[in-house]
Formats: sequence, structure tokens, C-alpha cells
Amino acid sequence: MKLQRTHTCGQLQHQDVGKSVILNGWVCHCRDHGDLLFIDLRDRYGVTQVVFHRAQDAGLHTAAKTLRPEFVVAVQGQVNLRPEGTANPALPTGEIEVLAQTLEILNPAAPLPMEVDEHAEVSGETRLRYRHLDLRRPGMQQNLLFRHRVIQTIRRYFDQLQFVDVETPFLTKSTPEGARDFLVPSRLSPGEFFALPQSPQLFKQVLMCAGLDRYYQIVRCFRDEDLRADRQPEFTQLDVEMSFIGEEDIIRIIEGLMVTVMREAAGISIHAPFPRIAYREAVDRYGHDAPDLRFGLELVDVTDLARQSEFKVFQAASASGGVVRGLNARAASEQIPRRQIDALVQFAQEIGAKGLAWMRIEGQTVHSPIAKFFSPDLLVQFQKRMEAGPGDVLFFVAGDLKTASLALRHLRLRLGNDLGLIPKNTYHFSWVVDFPLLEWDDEEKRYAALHHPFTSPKPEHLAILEEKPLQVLARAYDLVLNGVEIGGGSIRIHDQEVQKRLFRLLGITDEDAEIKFGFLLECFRHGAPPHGGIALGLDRILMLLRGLDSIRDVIAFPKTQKGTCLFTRAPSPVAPRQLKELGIQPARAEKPGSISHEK
RNA sequence: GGCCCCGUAGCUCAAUUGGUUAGAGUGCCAGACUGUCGAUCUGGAUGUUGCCGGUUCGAAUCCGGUCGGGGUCGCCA
Repeated sequence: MKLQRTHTCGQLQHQDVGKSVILNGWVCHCRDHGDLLFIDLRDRYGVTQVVFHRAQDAGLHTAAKTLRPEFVVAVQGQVNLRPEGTANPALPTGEIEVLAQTLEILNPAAPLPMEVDEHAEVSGETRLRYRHLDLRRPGMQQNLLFRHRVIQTIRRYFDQLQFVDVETPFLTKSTPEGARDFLVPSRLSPGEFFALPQSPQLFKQVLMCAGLDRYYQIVRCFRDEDLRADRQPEFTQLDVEMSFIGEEDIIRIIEGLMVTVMREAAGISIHAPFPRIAYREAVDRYGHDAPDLRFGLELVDVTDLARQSEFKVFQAASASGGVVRGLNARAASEQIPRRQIDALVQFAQEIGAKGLAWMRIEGQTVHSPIAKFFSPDLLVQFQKRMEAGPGDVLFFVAGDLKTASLALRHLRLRLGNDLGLIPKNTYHFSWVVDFPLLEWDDEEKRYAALHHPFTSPKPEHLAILEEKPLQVLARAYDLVLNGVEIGGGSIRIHDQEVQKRLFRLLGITDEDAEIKFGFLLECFRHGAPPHGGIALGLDRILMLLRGLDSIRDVIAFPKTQKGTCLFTRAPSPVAPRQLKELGIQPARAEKPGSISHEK
């Protein structure tokens, strides 16, 4: 190209006045004043104002009149100080402008299906469909730039601590445990399949057995499950594993990482160590194993008191082994009018609660549709337990632990938002520890690993592994930021005998184990160091640090909730020949006319 | 797989709850304008109300189905 840039659009300032420069970029705004024409030229680095005067060069001015938003142009001109009073303090380049002397239209742009302007509101669907335009917007560029900076910081941090970045295969073995696998048919082994990794879990353990000692990888993982705002079928994990260490080592390394990332990439000062909370306590106090600790509004158990009431719903819950739990919206009586309560009741029911009981404390009296089921003395006890006073509104959910916890967790977050209890720009990291090793899978009628089958039980619980499996705690830990699980890991089992006992509990026979993870067990037989690690959800961390509601905004080309890509139109049908080569026959009939991309 | 919200001009939305020819902002096109900066002013063009079917004298509006976007439960070791 003839006019290659000498500067970027975010670079020129008053010290450059007088220079002859060339800028390349996209036309962002045109402000046509007749004989005077302003163009905002945009690139990744910023925006610079370019001026065209008819009096100065009529031909050039006429050419500039044809410019439209998102034309790609090269402008040669002179850097001038803007006239007195016309500087734009909102722009780093706002003191200067470039008086155009040459204009080259490198590429015109057809009328656009969406505005690139950062102020324009565009629906998520349109943004994904025209992602190339969406990604031109400064906000999205900042998101991607921030992602890059965080990744660079992570790499520097681990490199300094002698961690080795090792790539693990994407075409690997399907494992029946865990999430649904994405399968890739093998042409050379007809009828057989690779799976895309849900995580490099087994490989990083093999790397420990191989003596790599300290491993990390920023790696794509794949899980064929339903999507959420914070779940994509392919997502990026910061994967870490270390040898000859215990929980404290992993925790210390990761706390150091988060402090460094926050400081260097986000410019935010946070302090380690992070608070720790036991799984059981998290569920009891917040209804969730990833509690948002930025605010209080804690759950309170009233099961024992509820048993004494005449309210059948409360009686039934406590009689059947369930719970009655509540929370106190302190001094919120005026902020929660009756209509709002009705909305909250409906909200709780949509989450799965049978109902939502409430009491409004006004002066010495309790206003509540269920007050009549409580003796005066019991009402006093309820208020005491809930630490309730005049102006408070109490909410209660009765049911099995899981349902009640879920409903109250959502209710707590909703009230926290509605009542403005959640501080902005606060980053509250915490560890959730003391997870149970196992849970009872009622559908499969067997125990299942809460984390994964290589997670080590706490050594002091090994004795009761077979007798009281559900009471055994794991050497596992989750990292939580603002109520979102951003990572989890564990110390692994490296003792073959313990591993065998656990497989037996999980209903995995020796034969099964050999077929499924034989390669790892073989490693363990050949000298396995004690090891453990963690995996962090990079997309979620970025989302939270950028104050976004979805990881879609920190991923360049994300999928929709139905798992499709609106930009490329993937997935799509393939040619019959491709399927034939792979030995695959779809069960569903092809849509007529849908076969297009013959290779 | 279940439940909920949404789908109207290129884009973002409205349409007095079933009633005349579906509007606004923005963008687009044309014109005016020498200091704007999300420029301003004047004028103009733009609709299969996602799609299919039903109810009705009459449907953007109600009903059924379907497709698409989003949230959530299940699922996500």
C-alpha cells in the first residue's frame, strides 16, 4: 500500500504538532459542515480527528464527502493544534487534529447491519451474527485486550516459579465419568472415536508421574452440556499441577497468582490469604457451595422452631427430614411493599420452592398470613432466632435441604440486588474447603465422586471410608469470587491401595478401571509422586473482573445457548462422502437441500 | 428434557390491551451549513409484525404448533 501508517490513531499529541503523518484506520464518524468536514479515524489504539477544508483543497474535500462509516482509509496530513476552545478532553488525541493532504480509500464499506458506535445498543443475536463488527467496538476490544493481558501475566507468573507449559492432546480418549463428551470419529479406525478433553486432568497427572514437577497450561476444554451465561461448550481453563506438595502449597501459589493478576492486569489491590469456608457451612449460611460473601443476609435455620408451629407446611418439612430456613431483610419493610412480596413468592416458586412464607415486623406486631399458626411465645422465639426487629421482613422456605437451599440462595441474591446490599467494584475471593468426597447418586443407586475419582480423601477419614462413606471429607478446594466458582482442585490419590478402595466404592471394577484409566494406573505403578493441582475457569475470571454478565463477552467467537455459532453458522451438514469415509450414518434423515459444501 | 421472558423498518423499541393507512428514535439517502466531536437543521425512502395454522366481521395483539435469541431447573465428575 502506498500510504502505510506512520502512527496509530491513538498516538498523536501536542508534541507531534507540525509533523507530516500517515494514519490508517476505519472511518468512525463523519461530521459534515459543508465546506468543513471532520472525520474520526479509529483503529485499535484510539481515535484521531481528521479535518478537510474545501478552501484548502477542493478536490480532496469532494473525495472526503464520499466517506461513510467503516470505510477503511489512509490519510496523509499535517498534525495541527486544534483551535483555541475546540480541544476534546475526552480523547487522548483531543488536543490535536490531522489536516488531510492526501486521502486513499483502501476499502469502502457497504451499509452496515449494525452500528459499530460504542453507544449503540445492539441485541446479543445481532452482535453474534455480525461479530466482526461487534468486535470493532471499543468495549469488546478492551475485553479481548484485557484477556490478553491477564494471560500474559499468568504466563510470566508461572514461568518465574519454574512451571512448565506442556500441551496435551485434543484428540483423546472418551471417559464415561463426568460431562458428556464431544466425539470425533476416527477415519483410520472406522467405527471408533476420539473425545475432545473435558479437561487435561489425567494427562497432567501423568506429567507429574513423568517428573515434570510443576505444570501449567492455558487450555481449551470441551463439555457437551447445556449452556449458561457462564458456561460455553468450549471454554478456557488455567490448568495447574504440582508434585511433592499439599493443599497449602496449591492455595498459596494460586493466591499469589490472583494477587498478581489483579494488580498487574486490572490495577486492583487485593490481599491474601483469602478467607476459607467449609462446604457445609457455606450451604448452611448461604445455600450454595460458591457463596457470594460481598454481603450478609445469611440464612438462618428454624427447623426446630417450625416443628412447634401449627403451620402444616412447616410441620411436614421438619417431620420428613427436610428443613425450614429463612433470611431477614433488615429494615426493608418500606422497600418491599406487598406487591413486591407477591413477586418474590412467585420468584421462589419458579426456582422450585413450594412456597415462600413471610412475616413483616411492624412495631410489636407481626403481620403475616401464617402468624395465626404460631403461638405468641413461638413468634417471639422466631424473631429472636432471626434477630428481627421493627421494620424487618422475614422470609422462610420449607422443603428438603437441596430445594430450600436453592430457593434461598436465589432469594438472597435477588434481595441483595434489590436492596442494594452488594457493593460495586468489590472482589471477594474465598476458598471453599472440606468438601465431601462422595455423594449418593439416587438415579444410579451408587456413590459418585463429588470432584473426580482421583481426589484424595482426608487421611484421618481413611478408616471410615467403607463404613461411613458420606462422612469422608476430600482434600479438595474451590476458589470462589463474588459468588461464582472460578476454580477447583484437589490433592490426588497416589497410593494404589487407596485408589482401589475408592474405585470399589464407586462401583468401578478392576477390569473397568483398567479399560477406562489403565494408562494412568500404570503410571501410578511405576513410581508416582504425591501430587495435586487446580483448574481455574479463565473466561469466568475475565467476566467478573470486567463486570460483565456473560462469558460470551470475553470470548471472541462464542456459541449461542443452543450451542450454535451465528457467525459461521456452525454446526452444519456435511457431504455424504465425508460421512462415508468415516463410516458414519446419521440416524436422522437429511434435510432436503441441506447438503451444500461438497469438498 | 421442564419452566419463564423475548421476536414489529438495517438497528433499538412503541402501538391506548382485538378496531381506520403499524409509529418513534437511530441508521440510510438527498440537501443546507467553516469548528464539530454520539454535530446540527430540512426533506425522503424503508415493514411477509420470525414462520405455519386456527379463532374472529376484524389479529402485531387471542389460541395451537414451529423456528430463533435469552434466563433458569435438571445436567455440568
